[in-house]
Amino acid sequence: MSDATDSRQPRKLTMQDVARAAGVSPMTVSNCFRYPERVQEKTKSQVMKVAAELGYVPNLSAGLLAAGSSRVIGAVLPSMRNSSFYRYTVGLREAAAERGYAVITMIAETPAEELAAAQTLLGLRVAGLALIAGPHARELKRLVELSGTPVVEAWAGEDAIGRGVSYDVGGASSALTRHLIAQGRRRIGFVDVAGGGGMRYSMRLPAFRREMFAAGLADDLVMTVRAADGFGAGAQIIDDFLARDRRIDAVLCPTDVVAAGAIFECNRRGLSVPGGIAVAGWGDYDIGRQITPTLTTVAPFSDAIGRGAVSILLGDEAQRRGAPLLTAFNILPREST
Amino acid sequence: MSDATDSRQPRKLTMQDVARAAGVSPMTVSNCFRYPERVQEKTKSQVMKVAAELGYVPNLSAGLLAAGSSRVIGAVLPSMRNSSFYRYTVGLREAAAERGYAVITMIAETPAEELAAAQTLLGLRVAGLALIAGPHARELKRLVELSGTPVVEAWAGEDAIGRGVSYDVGGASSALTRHLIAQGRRRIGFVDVAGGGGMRYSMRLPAFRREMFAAGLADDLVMTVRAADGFGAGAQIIDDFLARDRRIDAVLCPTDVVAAGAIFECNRRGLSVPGGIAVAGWGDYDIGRQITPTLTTVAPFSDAIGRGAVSILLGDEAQRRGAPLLTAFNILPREST
DNA sequence: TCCTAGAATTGTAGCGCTACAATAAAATGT
DNA sequence: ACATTTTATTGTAGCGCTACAATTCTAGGA
Repeated sequence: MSDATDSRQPRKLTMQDVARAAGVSPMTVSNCFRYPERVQEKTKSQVMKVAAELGYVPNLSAGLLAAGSSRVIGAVLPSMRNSSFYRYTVGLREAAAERGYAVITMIAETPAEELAAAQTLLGLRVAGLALIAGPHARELKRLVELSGTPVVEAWAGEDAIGRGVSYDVGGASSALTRHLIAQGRRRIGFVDVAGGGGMRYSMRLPAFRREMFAAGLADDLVMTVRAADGFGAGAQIIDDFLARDRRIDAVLCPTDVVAAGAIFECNRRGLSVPGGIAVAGWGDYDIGRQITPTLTTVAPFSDAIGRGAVSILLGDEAQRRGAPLLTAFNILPREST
Repeated sequence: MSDATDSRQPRKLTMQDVARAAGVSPMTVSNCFRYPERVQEKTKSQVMKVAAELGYVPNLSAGLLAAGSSRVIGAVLPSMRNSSFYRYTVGLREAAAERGYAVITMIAETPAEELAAAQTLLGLRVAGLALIAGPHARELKRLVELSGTPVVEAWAGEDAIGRGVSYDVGGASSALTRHLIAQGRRRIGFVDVAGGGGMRYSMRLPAFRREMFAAGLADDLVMTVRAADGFGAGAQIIDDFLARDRRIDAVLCPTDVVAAGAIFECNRRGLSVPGGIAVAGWGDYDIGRQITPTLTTVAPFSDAIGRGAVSILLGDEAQRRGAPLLTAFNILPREST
């Protein structure tokens, strides 16, 4: 409690102070900030000048309490360990800013942290909540739905909390698998991710299997990693695949980071990429363009996912229901395959 | 305005509702959440059970308005393009959570965006504001100081907004330069960063120069990059340094990402690292441990910087003044030098 | 059984802003 | 010049919670 006391502002500046200094009523100050078109230009200039001189910052909490609405969107991210969600957040921020909203972000690396983050953001009465597909605490869905706050789950499909926004993950997996087959690859390893990241990962393996089956190829070379955000997993799966089948000629990785790790491991083993084994990544991270060989990858339009999320959150009620909003993706063939 | 209307909660649940359902007064509900030790166990269990069943989430905005204090710290990050600030945010979150606070983050890639983010966070009346050293909008310092909100600037020194939290950047630069010299390097290139990132970068070059002077070596091989978060800069500086002096035998880079980019470029040119040219990075990113050769780097204790920031923000008034809080760093010699 | 002290619960006013309504001032029409 | 309409400004009550105060309840002692 004493901690809370210490954060009390030493000098509280309110609309009353600005009003007194500008010779108008507090309501006029409020209207200058909230409904500027209702105030005469001369009056408004005077008020805003005084406000700036005093360093007045409107209290958003009081504003949202009185107005019953907020201009802030809350986003929960599972990781910022690498650039997985960089473009997504760019899309969120730009789309929100275009509508006069701000985005506040909380990082949550476990389902329990995600639940706590959601509670904080709901407590701040954000205008909308943007989640990312992944394992959720059991109570999250209920909590969010009972709150009545608009919610989207990016990278999620039909089973999303709120509405899903994603791209055709299965379609991308199919296309990438077909690309490897078209390159002449016949013993293709698939790297799955344990614990689920929701549709980010779960739709990929079935699609891979369908394409392998359709091409009359075996689909048995599947390895699972615990997390998809570290280079180390890439090194490990090269070890594991080669122990399983020395004839393996391609690996399809869950992210560009894992793929880069796999390529580094191949380099360390003197294994030629793509001559001896092709490596494909996912996500079109920066690193994929810089390593040698440059990395073949799936490029989701992550910024479009972010924009789509905002348009759902701030759109009308009907937009918050229905089938997942799907955005585009590209297969980017590069040197590694 | 119609946008704001649509974000109105369809069903508002307040302490009144919980109180009615639990057969107590709203003040008792408030005390259960705020001062649980003031409520009898039997009463508290009943109230919390009802609250959970109803899906009640306390309105933090109303709470902070009434209490005059917040349990939320605001952090502004300049980038999440790579893992620069990952460990820093871990330190922030952990230290805040230990004291019952949450951290909300805003990403701001330009000084104007940083100013807007600071305004939003001040408007939310966060308990404290954690900035990161870099070019700031001119009005930022005044705005933050007038607000009376506790503020720290991580990676900043004596000229910090609020108090600085950092490590001895000059000391690290000296130590890394001495390491290269001790390895027998004599033509050492230094990569500076344009536009400043505050003390994150500005203390490095003078320290480099002092060490080179003290060793009787030339300090003329200095290149400047616009940003330190992309691999491409690393490739470019290898080009540029070799055009300047083919005898160059080491490069000291501003981040591990730039250093990795430089190593990739040396690989592409068939230039041996460290046989032909040593490469040192900065920041101990994941990638430094994965590439071949593994990367020599400076490891700041970024999580300690985050923890230090929180202890200042939530500490007493005296802790918010004074010399920058300095944390440790390590030089991590690896294969690249 | 009555009194006192401490614990538990509840009451009151207000935090800073704003939706909606009321009033005042300015502009337009006869 | 006066009446009416439109524009600009201001007044009121309340958003959901809580600091502080007041009241009620419970337990222990005389």
